[in-house]
Amino acid sequence: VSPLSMNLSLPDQNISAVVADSSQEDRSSVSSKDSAADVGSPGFHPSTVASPEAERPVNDHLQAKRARVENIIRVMAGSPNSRLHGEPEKGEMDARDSRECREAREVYRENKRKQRLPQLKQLQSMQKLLRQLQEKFLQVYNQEDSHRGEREDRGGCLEHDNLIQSKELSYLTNGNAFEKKPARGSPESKDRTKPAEGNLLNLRETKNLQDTLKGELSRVVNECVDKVFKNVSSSGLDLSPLRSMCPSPDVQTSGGAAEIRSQQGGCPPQEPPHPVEPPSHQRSLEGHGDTDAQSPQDQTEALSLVVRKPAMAPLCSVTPTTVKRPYPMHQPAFQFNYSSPLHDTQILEHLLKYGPHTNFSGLSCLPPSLERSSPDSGELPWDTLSMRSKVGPGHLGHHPRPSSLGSVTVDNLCLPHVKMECSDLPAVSVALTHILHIQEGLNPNHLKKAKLMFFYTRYPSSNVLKTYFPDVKFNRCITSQLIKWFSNFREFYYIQMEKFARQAIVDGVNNVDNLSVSRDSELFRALNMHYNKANDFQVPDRFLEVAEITLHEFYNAISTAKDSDPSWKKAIYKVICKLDSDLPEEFKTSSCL
DNA sequence: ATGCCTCCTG
DNA sequence: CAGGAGGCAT
Repeated sequence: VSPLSMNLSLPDQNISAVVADSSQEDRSSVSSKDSAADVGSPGFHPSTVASPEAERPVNDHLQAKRARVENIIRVMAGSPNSRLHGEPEKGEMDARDSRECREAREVYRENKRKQRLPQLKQLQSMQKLLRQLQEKFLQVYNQEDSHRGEREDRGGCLEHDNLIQSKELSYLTNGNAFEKKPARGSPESKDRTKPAEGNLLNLRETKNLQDTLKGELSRVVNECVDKVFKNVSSSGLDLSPLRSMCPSPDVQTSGGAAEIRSQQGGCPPQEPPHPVEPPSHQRSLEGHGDTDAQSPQDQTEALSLVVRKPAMAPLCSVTPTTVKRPYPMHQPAFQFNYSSPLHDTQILEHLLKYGPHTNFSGLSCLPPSLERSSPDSGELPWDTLSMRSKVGPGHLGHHPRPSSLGSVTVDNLCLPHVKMECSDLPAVSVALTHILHIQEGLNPNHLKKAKLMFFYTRYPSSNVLKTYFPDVKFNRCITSQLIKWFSNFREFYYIQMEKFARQAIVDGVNNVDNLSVSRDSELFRALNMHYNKANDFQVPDRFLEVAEITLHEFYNAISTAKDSDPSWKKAIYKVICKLDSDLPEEFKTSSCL
């Protein structure tokens, strides 16, 4: 068997295990009150619109609290079932997707578009737990609410002001019709009228409120989580740094993401209609869908686990503000066992049962590292999770997004990236991000990982790929995509080799021995730029050797005029494919690459 | 018939 | 990087 024709047997993955249950359970509590929140349509004239609810007490605490909880839940736990209106459900979640994959490329494309099909059963249950967890967080938040309010009254920075304002929200009952003081400096500041004057809501205010509220709620969640973590750290839990555990967190997410184009679907980006330009600080939250929500399903999603169609995809997700911490990735990273989906549920259940003031040492499913978190982890803003708004298929990092007010949004296409940052966060974050990580399809971090793997293996078998991408649910399409990636990697690799070999000949190199590949070599720099753009990975020496051998092969072939044979490269391929190395274990268990 | 490869193209 | 074509091996 020619090593070049390794047959990657692709046993049918048990896609059928993915239950085709797209029921919208557990959404009633978060969706039933959404409709009225969307009054802000372009045609309305603010002054002419009156809210019959304007007379309701503005300090209906219970309503306010409920609304906050609901909104937080919506932000934090967007349902995987939420789908765009008009998007056909046909075939979605169907196990036959995989079976029909061979039939037509159309199906193939369809599948790619629907890589979002998650393990719904698990996700739904976990989301249920997640929602409860959010409420737990909220409780903690409320406990310290007043304290923080006093503190920030002295603060005075814009963000604090916003935060304060978020607590000054006046909920006009009926779930959605509420009024809020517009943010300082916002267009509404001038003509804003005091609630005491009995003014009725106008649409503009409602819309502004809606927008602002989204941001505020997200911030509240951030604060809430931070508080929880602070409590965790202050409760005696040993929180030693985990930094070294997580190698090479990628910072250039936009850059990295931009490398991948349309493997998630290829739908062109579209901006949701946006007739009214919101204040800039709110804009980033605007595009998340429910500005134009027509139904409960178009919720203010942030952590939605579903890849939506571009029309609903956010044009303005959060650009992560992460700290570049270049580590060689040889250090062991988080050793999550992705083959045990129940772990997520266990983590959440633990959190719900015992609250955040407990440690996780009793959780056997948690890696030991989870018992050691950074002592200052409580200070870490939720934003450091580098969560980005999920982007639609065509959005994969093409557009760097303006930083927003720390909205808790997640790019579910880059969840491994989230995990990369997770080492700095306590178990809760890890658990949550881990949950969100469960998804199908390949994301930019898989691509990055694949590129790094290329330093070891140029011709990985399908089994190797399956072994080293344990968080990927393989099917024919995914496998093909991964194989195609490596094919592309090889292509670039060999092109470079040929180019530099020919250049060497042109340059008058007359002996192969004068041709070496070191880390200073131009050739290596070109390769490293391609496979390790962030340069945060210590390329193994063996790769340099293989590269040198390859270069020599090309040099010899060209210098002996073998390149006149149309298939002259095949002999070289045959040599190179035997030079694959074993992959480090870290690749197998870690997505923290 | 199926799957993977390279090559070419966008 | 993805698609498609053509080639080759199973």
